[in-house]
Amino acid sequence: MRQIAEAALLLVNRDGLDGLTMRALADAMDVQAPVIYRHVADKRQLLDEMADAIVAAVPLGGLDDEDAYVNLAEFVRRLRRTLLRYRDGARIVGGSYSAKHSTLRGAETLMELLVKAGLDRDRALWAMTTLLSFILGETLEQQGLPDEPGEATATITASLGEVLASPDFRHLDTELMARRFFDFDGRFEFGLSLVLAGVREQAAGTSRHRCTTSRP
Amino acid sequence: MRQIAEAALLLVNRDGLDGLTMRALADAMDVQAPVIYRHVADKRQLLDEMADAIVAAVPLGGLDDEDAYVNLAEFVRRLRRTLLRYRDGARIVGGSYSAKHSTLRGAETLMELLVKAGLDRDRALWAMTTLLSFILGETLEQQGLPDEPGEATATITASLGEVLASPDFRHLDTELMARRFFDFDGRFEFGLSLVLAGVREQAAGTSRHRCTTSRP
DNA sequence: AATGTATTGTTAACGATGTTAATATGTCAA
DNA sequence: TTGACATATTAACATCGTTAACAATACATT
Repeated sequence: MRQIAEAALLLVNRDGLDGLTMRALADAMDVQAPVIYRHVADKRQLLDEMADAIVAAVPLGGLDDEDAYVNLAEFVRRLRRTLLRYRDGARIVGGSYSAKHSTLRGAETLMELLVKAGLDRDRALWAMTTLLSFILGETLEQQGLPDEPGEATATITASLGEVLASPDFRHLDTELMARRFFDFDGRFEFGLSLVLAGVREQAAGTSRHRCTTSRP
Repeated sequence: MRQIAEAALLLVNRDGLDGLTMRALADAMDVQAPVIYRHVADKRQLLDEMADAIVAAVPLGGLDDEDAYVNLAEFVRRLRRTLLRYRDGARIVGGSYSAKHSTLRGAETLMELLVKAGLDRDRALWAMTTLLSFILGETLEQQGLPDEPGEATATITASLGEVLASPDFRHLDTELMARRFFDFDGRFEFGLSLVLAGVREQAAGTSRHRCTTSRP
């Protein structure tokens, strides 16, 4: 079972998620397609297993800095880097709604770091989903681009130019897009700093946002 | 073209995105399947058009409160509410990488609100992608659940219980999940407040995060 | 060692999907 | 009336996930 998921991840790394076909996977394993169904119920379950295998590859060691926010930021970066290491990793993980062991262990780690950062468990859970949505969304967009990074900027910026030429667009232009939109590392670090600032504020208890269901 | 996209959205609202088939769509339009290809190149293009039609449904009026952050939060909520109004709206919009007119107009509005909130254009662009990733991720997860809300909590919480029973999980348990995880409105408002706190900090210039490519 | 059982494999096929080719039907200007 | 063009239909192709029917192989038990 896990071997099949590993073989599938290898195949996806070569041909992309759209190239992951039960027949192609069987080919890569030197076997006929129906054999796979001896070990896996259907493709959904295979994808769920692949998603959990990816999350299982997130390193958990270290994270013992004295500053809780350093550990938190570091773990969030590890999540992103792991997703990026697998081709279409974000699509695979994001498309899976199963709650398997590795996934929950990752969530538990994130919760622990958020609690150490000063949040109660209720707030920590919501902050966790915020961070996960952010990581997934950013990685999804990055991995959705064509493989050649130069080609992406060129093609997209060109098609953007026609629309953005209109005077209706006073805050967007192709120069800004080309310079900033495709700097995914910069985007991520900035967005992470935004969310962490919010977490800090919540931990300090100075937030304007009253947590509705918190006990009186 | 736009009529086909509208018919497709209607069909998706009834049968879900997985039920959107060229044949089913043709059926709903009282026509044979190949006719669709007279007006649309392929299914990808159809989905792109649907995505833009959804974004075009986001209301732009109002947003003239004296507090820039009130307008900003309001627009972000409108984005979410519009995605939620369409079945599988987040999957449709998130799966489209075309930059058509309505999408860019929405981005322009978001940029404008962020600039009014005190960010320069470089930071505004990155804050925009952060907000969009957040909105998309949260909505994606909400809409990925089974239709009956009660059924979702029951089934998922049950399967979660087996894993979370392990003493390894000290910060996650089924009670917390059932009470908080499925409160999507609460999750969204909380996450939004986190990001907006970060935006405020950036606008005030007191952030610890130095914007790497900002001019010296 | 012989035998029965469970596991692992193969081939063939089904139904559904996106898409195209070949062809018909209608509409309307010259 | 006739031609031309847009629009519709039917038939079919390739590919996909998946199942049925059946063959081979490994292995524990007598």
